[in-house]
Amino acid sequence: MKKFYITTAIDYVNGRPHIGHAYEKIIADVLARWHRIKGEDVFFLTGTDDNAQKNAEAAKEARKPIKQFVNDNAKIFQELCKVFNISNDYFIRTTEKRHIKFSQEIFSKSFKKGDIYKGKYEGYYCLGCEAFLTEKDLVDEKCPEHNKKPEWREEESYFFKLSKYKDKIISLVSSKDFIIPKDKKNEILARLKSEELKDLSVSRKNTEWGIITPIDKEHSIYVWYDALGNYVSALDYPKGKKFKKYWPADVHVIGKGINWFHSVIWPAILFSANITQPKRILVHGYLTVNGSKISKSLGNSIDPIELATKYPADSIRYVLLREVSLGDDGDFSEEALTSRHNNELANDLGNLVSRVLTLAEKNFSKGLKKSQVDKKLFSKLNIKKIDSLMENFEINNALSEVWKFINECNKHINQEKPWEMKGKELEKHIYSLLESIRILSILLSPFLPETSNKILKQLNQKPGNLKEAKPGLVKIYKVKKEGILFNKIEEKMLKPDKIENNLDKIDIKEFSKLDLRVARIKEVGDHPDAKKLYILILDLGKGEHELQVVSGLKENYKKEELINKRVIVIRNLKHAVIRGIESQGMLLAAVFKDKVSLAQPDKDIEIGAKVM
RNA sequence: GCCUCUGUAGCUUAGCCUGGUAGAGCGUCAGUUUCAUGAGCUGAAAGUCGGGUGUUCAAAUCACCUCAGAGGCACCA
Repeated sequence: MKKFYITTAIDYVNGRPHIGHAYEKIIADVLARWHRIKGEDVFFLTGTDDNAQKNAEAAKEARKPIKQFVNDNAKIFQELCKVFNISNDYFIRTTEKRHIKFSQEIFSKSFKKGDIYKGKYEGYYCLGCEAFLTEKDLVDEKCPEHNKKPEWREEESYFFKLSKYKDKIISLVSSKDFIIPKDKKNEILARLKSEELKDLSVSRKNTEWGIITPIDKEHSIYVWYDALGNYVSALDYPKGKKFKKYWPADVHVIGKGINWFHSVIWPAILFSANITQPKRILVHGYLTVNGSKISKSLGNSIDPIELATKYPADSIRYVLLREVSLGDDGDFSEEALTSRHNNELANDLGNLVSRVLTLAEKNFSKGLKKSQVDKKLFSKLNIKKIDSLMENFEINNALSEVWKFINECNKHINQEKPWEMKGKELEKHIYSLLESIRILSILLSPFLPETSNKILKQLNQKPGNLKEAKPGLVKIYKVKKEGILFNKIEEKMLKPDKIENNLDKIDIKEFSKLDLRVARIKEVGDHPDAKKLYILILDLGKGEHELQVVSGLKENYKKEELINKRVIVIRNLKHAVIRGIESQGMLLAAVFKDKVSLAQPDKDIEIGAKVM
């Protein structure tokens, strides 16, 4: 049996996961599941990097014991896997004994070989950061974060002779399909060829967290040197059954930021330790949220676990896989999610299943025996093409190919009008349609596992593999329609309140009653029942509730002009209902005839700041 | 600073390597259907292919310049 070993990067546990973590796991999961339905023996690994110094720092900040902090956070990452139906076969943590043992083993192996030697690390050391800075980090010779001049420090360190393996690495990276996509390969190759490979510092002195080097108790192994090894230690190198069966890895799925580590440093470590090289490094891009980078300071990082309480996991999986082309950066927005969920999942797929099941139930309540197969319909399904797209990691295109067939099915029903048919013709058409839904459930199972199961249950069929994705296999269908696959996501409609109009002249006391705040426009949506109105969701800063405001800006501002704009809002305005939608505040704007111009703070200032 | 990538209809994007009338999805508009989830189907409008110069009989596609955005530059998983 063909084996398939796939991994994700292991995550730092210095905080909660963001949507990017979910994205990487979903990609790997789809590939793993695809290879499973192809009948391969799959091992899918993900996990956490517990030993990173960053974790220790974050624990300090949270004032928790490091070990507890790391354990708690690792649990959240495991929960993330559960929530998104990630089918990993194992979840490794680098604090596991066998991993620690492995890290130390390859460290001493390389040391004995002479690939690791003791040396001195010199550089600018910032006391505030407790870290070495490169000259590029410095602004006016100062650490930009602490505004202090760093001191020149020398520290004992162990170094790894990366340069020794330069030629081998170049030839590995040059080999076809080692790094996918191509441009990421070229990037690495260009750097390898143009730059000198410096030896790498692979240890840190006197740290309280991390794996102690086997040759010097004062030093601990630097994070990535230990972390990369998880791909091997999880298989019980060197004698474990799993290692013998699954190594080398077929695919390491990673984000573009850590390509150098996986394409250059990891191979060097393996060369030094005499371990076979992995077959492929699959580099994915980064996700942005509503068009901007994920960052804590922007406050736009989405908690995927929370997100999954709001939307079905399958819908989130779908939009990430369908929207983003692997290797490129992609954008995630709830707007895109809603649109894809409603159009493609609910309308195209959900409705197809629903209409076919109704036809089958109405006409064949006692069951439908195997009948002729409609060749014309199945000529529109190209499974080979879908498979080859998956093999090329073009997940979005594979999904689009599946959807082509879904659309063909809908078209087919409209053209053939089975509800007007009788007898054998009717049997043939309904049987063929049920078969196409069954085949779809197989093809979709890697992408939408929950949905796939729901379809199968209604068809009264068991999960199948790719070989079974051909028509004419089921001898009798006894279907049972059970509710809807995807409920539409509707815009929030809130309950009415009283509208109030006020005032003439006011004094300062009255004015000071106004609670004016700087807010950030977080989301912009169309009012379902008004041409000139937007529904805005305003972010009022940390710890504050968001406000929904209906505002007549449509003729003056495009959505993208508004998103992320800082505006001034009256926060304590009585809530009003504007054409059926509650408005919980009001934006300040200058108005002249048709012209509208939003009032804004003139300089950069915190969201939530009071305006007076 | 050096390097890489991206810029195509209102939005998301295919095509660029291997030059030859710009394809698609969403949205919009119109028509049509009732088996089905305010679903389906058919069709239409909509693009100076960031800007400029050049190569060529011919450029979204090749070269050079320029503008805008994103990313990498080694201890950042």
